[in-house]
Amino acid sequence: MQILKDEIKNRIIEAATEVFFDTGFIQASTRRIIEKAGVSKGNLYNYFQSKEELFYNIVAPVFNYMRYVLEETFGHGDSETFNPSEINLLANKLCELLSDYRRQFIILLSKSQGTKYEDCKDMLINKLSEHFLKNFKPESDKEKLQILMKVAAMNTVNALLEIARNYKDDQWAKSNVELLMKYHLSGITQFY
Amino acid sequence: MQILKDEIKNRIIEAATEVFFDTGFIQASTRRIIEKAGVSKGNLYNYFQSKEELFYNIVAPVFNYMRYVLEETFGHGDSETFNPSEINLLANKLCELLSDYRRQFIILLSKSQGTKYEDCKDMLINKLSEHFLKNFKPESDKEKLQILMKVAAMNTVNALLEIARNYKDDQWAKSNVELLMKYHLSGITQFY
Amino acid sequence: MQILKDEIKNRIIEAATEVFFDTGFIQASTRRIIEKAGVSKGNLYNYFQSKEELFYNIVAPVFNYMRYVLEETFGHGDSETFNPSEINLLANKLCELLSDYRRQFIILLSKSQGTKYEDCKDMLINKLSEHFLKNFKPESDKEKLQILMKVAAMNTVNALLEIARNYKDDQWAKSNVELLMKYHLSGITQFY
Amino acid sequence: MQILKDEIKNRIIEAATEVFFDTGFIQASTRRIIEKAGVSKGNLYNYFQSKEELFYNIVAPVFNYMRYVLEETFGHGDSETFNPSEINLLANKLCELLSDYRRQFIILLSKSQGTKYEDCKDMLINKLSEHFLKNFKPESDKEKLQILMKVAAMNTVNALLEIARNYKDDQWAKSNVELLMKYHLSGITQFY
DNA sequence: AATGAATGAGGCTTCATTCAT
DNA sequence: GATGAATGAAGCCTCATTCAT
Repeated sequence: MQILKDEIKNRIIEAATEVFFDTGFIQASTRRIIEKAGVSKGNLYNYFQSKEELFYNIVAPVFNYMRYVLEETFGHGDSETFNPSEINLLANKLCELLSDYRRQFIILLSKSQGTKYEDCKDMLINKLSEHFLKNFKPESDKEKLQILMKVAAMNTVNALLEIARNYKDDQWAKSNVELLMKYHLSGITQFY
Repeated sequence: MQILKDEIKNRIIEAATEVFFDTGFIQASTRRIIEKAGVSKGNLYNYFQSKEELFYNIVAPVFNYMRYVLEETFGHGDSETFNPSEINLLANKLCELLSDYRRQFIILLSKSQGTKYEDCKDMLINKLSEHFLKNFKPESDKEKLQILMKVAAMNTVNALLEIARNYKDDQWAKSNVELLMKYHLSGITQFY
Repeated sequence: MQILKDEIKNRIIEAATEVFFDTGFIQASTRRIIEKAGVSKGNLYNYFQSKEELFYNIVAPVFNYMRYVLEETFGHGDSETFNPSEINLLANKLCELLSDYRRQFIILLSKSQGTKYEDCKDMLINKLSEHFLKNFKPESDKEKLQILMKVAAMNTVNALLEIARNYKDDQWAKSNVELLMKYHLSGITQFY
Repeated sequence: MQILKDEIKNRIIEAATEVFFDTGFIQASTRRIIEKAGVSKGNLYNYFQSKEELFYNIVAPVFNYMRYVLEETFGHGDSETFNPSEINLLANKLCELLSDYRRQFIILLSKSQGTKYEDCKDMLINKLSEHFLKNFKPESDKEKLQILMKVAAMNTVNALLEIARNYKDDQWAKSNVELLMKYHLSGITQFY
């Protein structure tokens, strides 16, 4: 029975992941989810309290891992100069994440409207952006660079999303992230 | 009176633009639109067959203009070498578009889920991406560069979106697009 | 159209009053209400925001009138001795109310579980009870009389409810309220 | 084991009594009952066919005892004159009942909406009321007194309920019932 | 053309009860 | 006897669209 329960739970999660991935949280209907999962309407609620809680079950692990990685990488505000390898490290860690949770990552960052995570992508971009700015020397004209850094941060995040969308295997992802970083850094560093 | 009054039609379009811009197509409710437009529920449907058709009225001009510009710029597959100024030109044209249609542009590219344009952003990115690739010499390892070019295309599009979102005036937009191009090109050209 | 609208609204209110009266708020189903009213599901919500708001529309006038009457009658805490005619006055006012709103009165006091008025009957009883107590001389053993006064208050309220339930005409109600008061007072005054 | 374990049955009954007492029949959820009883959902239905039957198990003994007491006291229609002590006797018997079954009594009379006992309180009041009337001499104006007697009956029942709700110990209950009777009788006898 | 009342499919969720293990 | 997963009817409510006036 325990096994059965897990099997159903996984079936629901898998079905919901597909539906959330296809349509985003708001448009995802519980009907489609239960049909895909082969589960009755009522039974869904034996496993998850609500559509929203089901969503969080799918997406929270990725969110928490991401937050942890960000704090590990950027948390200590003591890096005096911009450290390119830092971002590379970050990217690699996220890259690992993708091998298991690419759809969840995509859902979290681009299909979570209507949930408490709906600003997650913006937050991520802002954090990255702020971090980029911190590394400029004081005499730099931060005013002017603000939007550029935001664009750079967006690019990074969107590139990661794109890599997630096209994910083939770990090797593939890694080499693409490296390319991305190379591209990104040569773009950004010229402004230092 | 057979002829529908333009004034009302415009009021609806303006109201709908605001609402689509604020909430996206799916979340936009006809109620909010008619309230903003000061029009009755029934009358909305004298001017537009459906919420979707109303959406297309708002967004199609931008879409068509964009397609036209793309074809003009990239359509003739005869450019033998990659031409950076080409992208610049494209960007400038889009930049002009922004001064009149920034909201519509944003809606088209990022608020059209649930409509036939929901893949528009991806299409745009793909077209740009293909074009970037075409300009590499045959001996280049296109395989490897494919995703990179996709990322480059995404960056361009997203940067334009970000500029649109923060649009202040023509001058401001232009200078930012230039910064963007500079950033973008130094990143991309290193792979040629 | 205005007339039509009012007619439907009244039909809904009448149907809902019946259903609330029969089953109480919680058990009242919107389905039964719309069937009784001959109205479509959606249309109900063109007239009332929710089942709860519909309930309040039916019951609030009675509640407000009752509160007003109570304050008028008991509000000024200056009556030094127990004044029987006071209650008589109150009863008469409520009696007037019954001629128009007997069902609403019954619903408010005994069918409002699940709404913000669910403690209304208790509040009424407590207010009455406190008022009874205030009129005893200080040397009286209030401790012992507390529950008795509560019972007396309950009796009064329940008697009114019973009169409401059996309401035939104004004359009938009035004479019964008088009987009630007579009965009530000879019971209560022996403790002074 | 064919014989159901009394211990479990009792646990269910005790839990259900609490829940019915707190929320009334309709609002009582089987989930809360089984949680309180520490019993599985399915097993509940090995002991009771339905939520309703469970309710009857709890409430029927009190109901039957009450009916028995009523018949004993009022059943033989031969008492020619109104006998105040009769009611006192009845009250005392009910008072005894309270020491063991106050919750069940309260549930039966005021939490049974949605069950076949939902009119029990009214029935009780009517029986009492009829009995009061029988004791008036024929020349009395029964017409006029009918509702008054009903009110008197209601008062009695509601007072008993209130005493049940505030029950502290047998002594307390007894003295309150006496007070109640005193109050009640001085009210009612004036009409003879 | 204009109005806004009317519709009904579909949304999410609850809950008593059944049933396979 | 015991378990708790499974069921499905019913609950309240939203919303784009239609239609009578």
